[in-house]
Amino acid sequence: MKIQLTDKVIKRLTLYHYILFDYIEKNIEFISSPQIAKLLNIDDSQVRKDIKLLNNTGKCKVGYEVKCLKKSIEKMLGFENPKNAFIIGAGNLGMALAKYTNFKDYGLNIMALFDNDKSKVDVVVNFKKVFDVEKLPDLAKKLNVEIAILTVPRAYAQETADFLIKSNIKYIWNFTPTVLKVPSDVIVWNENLIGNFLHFTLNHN
Amino acid sequence: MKIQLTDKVIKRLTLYHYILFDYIEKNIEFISSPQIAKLLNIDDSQVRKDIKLLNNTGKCKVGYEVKCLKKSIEKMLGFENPKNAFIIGAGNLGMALAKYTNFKDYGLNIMALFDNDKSKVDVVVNFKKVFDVEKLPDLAKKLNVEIAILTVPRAYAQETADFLIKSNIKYIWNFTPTVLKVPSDVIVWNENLIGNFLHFTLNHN
DNA sequence: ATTAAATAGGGAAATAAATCACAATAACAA
DNA sequence: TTGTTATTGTGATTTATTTCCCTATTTAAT
Repeated sequence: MKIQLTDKVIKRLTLYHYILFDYIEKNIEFISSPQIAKLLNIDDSQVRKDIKLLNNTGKCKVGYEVKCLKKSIEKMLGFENPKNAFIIGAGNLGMALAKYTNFKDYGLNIMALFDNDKSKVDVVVNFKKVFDVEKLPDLAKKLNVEIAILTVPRAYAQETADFLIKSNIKYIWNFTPTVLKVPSDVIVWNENLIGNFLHFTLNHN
Repeated sequence: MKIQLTDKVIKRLTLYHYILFDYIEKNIEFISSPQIAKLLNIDDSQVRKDIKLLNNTGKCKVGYEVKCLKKSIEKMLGFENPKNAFIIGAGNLGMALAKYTNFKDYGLNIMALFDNDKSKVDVVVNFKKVFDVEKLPDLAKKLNVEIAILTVPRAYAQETADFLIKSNIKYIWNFTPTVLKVPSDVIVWNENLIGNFLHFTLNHN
């Protein structure tokens, strides 16, 4: 049975990962839950409970082994078996995401970009090529890609999604400001930069 | 007294906003909570409770007035009194965010970009100029900017944050994969694209 | 050895969030 | 006019999440 990680837990785990990365750079071997908690302004028992989910065990009076803890987060979050993905829409955001080299370290492998603008086709960005969108169904099958990152203009979002679904895409990471209509076997995650931004301005003043 | 909107409520409200935008485009005057709920795969009473927070009232058997509801979401989320912000780091992501014209509609006004790379200084992107980062303290004061969007490379994140804080920046929207150390009167929101992505691949298969 | 300090681990209590259930209401059709 | 139906608004319930508190363990200092 697989443990269901909630989005809050996942977010905290990635933040712990940032911290552990830092500790490794500084050659620090152990880290305690109060240390992590203080950096993130959260409760230390929260940290311990999250770590418990990883089946990682700590040492009293010492804390957790940094390298080991980092590894178990990576394991739990699936950084070790990366997933292939396409970016649909080679505009500003699509291009910026393609250049985001870090994705690979976090288990996301961008294989290619797609656009219907012929002037963008064949452009290469960060070793990833932009293809004509009509090549997508074929390449999705060939490269075994089920994840699409949708960065087309709002007006084309739904029709592009329909096309992706026909091409057997099962996961859509939706950066467009639209609520997509999809069949029940397709998963959409609405990325919502503005929503996140609002949280932080609205709740503090 | 101000109602504290949690991040979940805010996220849902922005999604409702997307839907309402769509309904207005289609010239539909009313929308019901079950309609919204169905599009988002959530409970309809949830939708009604969220709308309740806006002090917006609906009509039995008909639903909510689309235009009015959209307006009250905009009011509640502060789209009407935009906040000024700087982007620090005119790299891929910083540039992409600067080109994101939509921000303005959602209450976020990008005033300028900053970089320490002289070759980027004076570049203009989407009517926003890139300045040398040493001009920041002065411009922040002059333009009354308290919000910084941090898109510098990971290695410079903390020192840049320190500099921002000295320049009286109070809100840092942190796109770097780092946990920043800041004094208690400075608010950090860690944007975490990968975390969001993970949520959607980990929990569905 | 003995003691003091710090920490993990785990159960209980408190909070927050989502869901359910239903009365009240207004539109509409017969 | 009257019954039917879809919908709102809301209190009650359930579920999830976080915080609090206590105990046992380990290390380091005396």
